[in-house]
Amino acid sequence: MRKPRQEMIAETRGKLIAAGRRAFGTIGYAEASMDDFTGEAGLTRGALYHHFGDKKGLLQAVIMEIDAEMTERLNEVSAAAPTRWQGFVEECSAYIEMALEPEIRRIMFRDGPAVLGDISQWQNTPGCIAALSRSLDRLKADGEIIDIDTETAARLINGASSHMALWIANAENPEAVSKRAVAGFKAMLGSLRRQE
Amino acid sequence: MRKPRQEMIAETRGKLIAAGRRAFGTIGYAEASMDDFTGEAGLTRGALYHHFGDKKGLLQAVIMEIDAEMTERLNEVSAAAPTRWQGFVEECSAYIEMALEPEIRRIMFRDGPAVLGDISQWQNTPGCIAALSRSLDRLKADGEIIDIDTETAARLINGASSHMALWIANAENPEAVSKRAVAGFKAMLGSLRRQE
DNA sequence: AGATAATGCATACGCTCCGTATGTCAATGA
DNA sequence: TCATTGACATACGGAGCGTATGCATTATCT
Repeated sequence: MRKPRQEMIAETRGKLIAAGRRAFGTIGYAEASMDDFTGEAGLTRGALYHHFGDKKGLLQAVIMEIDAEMTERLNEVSAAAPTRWQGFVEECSAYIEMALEPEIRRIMFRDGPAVLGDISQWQNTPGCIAALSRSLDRLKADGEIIDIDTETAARLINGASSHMALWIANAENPEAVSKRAVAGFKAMLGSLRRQE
Repeated sequence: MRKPRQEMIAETRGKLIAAGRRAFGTIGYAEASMDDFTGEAGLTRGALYHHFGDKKGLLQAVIMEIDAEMTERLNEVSAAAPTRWQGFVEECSAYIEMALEPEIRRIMFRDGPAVLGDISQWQNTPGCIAALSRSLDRLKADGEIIDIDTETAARLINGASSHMALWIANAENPEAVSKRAVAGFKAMLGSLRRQE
């Protein structure tokens, strides 16, 4: 073996994150036993404490990983659209849709904020909000939207969409509710547009 | 003593709810030891399990109590305003301000949803959202706002304001952030108004 | 009114889980 | 090659939760 050392370490970290992510995303943070999911990864709690300090540390690592993926996806979506405004709307819709995925909803919108406090705060603004902010900045520079503080708008959208997602996901008939939610949400977005 | 029976029972329930509310609102649900706060109330976990089934049951009771208080306050605020639109804006502002109170923020916006799932769902729409919905309904009937689904709008406002509150509460300089947040929020509200 | 059933609540027990302290083995570096 | 560091496992103690049980007081029945 050439340089197995660093590889093994990284592999262990990856296994722990993956195992924790699966457990947190399904049964939830509080119900996830560290002994259980480390054991499923062929490890023990010793490795977890060594790498992440404690259970919260692992959750934070999981969140950063998911946040990076979300940022990437949001950027792709907005880049693919023909116009900036359209890209922005698509981006917001994608944000709602992502919040409908059980893993993201559970970890990023439920357990994360509850355990670590406001996720959008404990780091210098995580990627997924920054992505929305950037899109708004570009629109503002183009004069396409009203004069509004972009970070505030991004957080408004973040809060509104996450609640829309919760609403949809917990509804008896998600499709019908989804129509209402997206329609109302787009109405709100439309109001940001400069009207002449 | 006349009819101490029912009174004593109600008093026990009240003590448990009060003790749980204080513990949940300060150190948080997860950190609150049932032995501790029942003991502070001069009771034991036995009483808690008897009345509420488990820790979640008590949290639910606490939430219902707080929700009722919030509803009452929101109704008062909107009733006191000179016009309906003004009352609505005041009501929304009051909602944000309430979400800034540590107890409400912690229990209603952080631990509650995390532990019980979407609070605005597990009952047939709790009071504080219903209050917003009613205000919107009246405005719509008066033709003051655009044609939008009122429940959706209420939930959008709920989500946005709770995130605004989180943002403000966790900021280094809450006053400055509060200005930005409220300004942006009112801009969003203003967009609901029918423009002619 | 006395006996019995039921209820409100406390006590006792076992279990799971977490955090830390300790141990062990492999890899690195002089 | 030997000492040291780091990665990870094992071992132990404690806390918290849920349930089963016990006890006292009140309600119900005849």
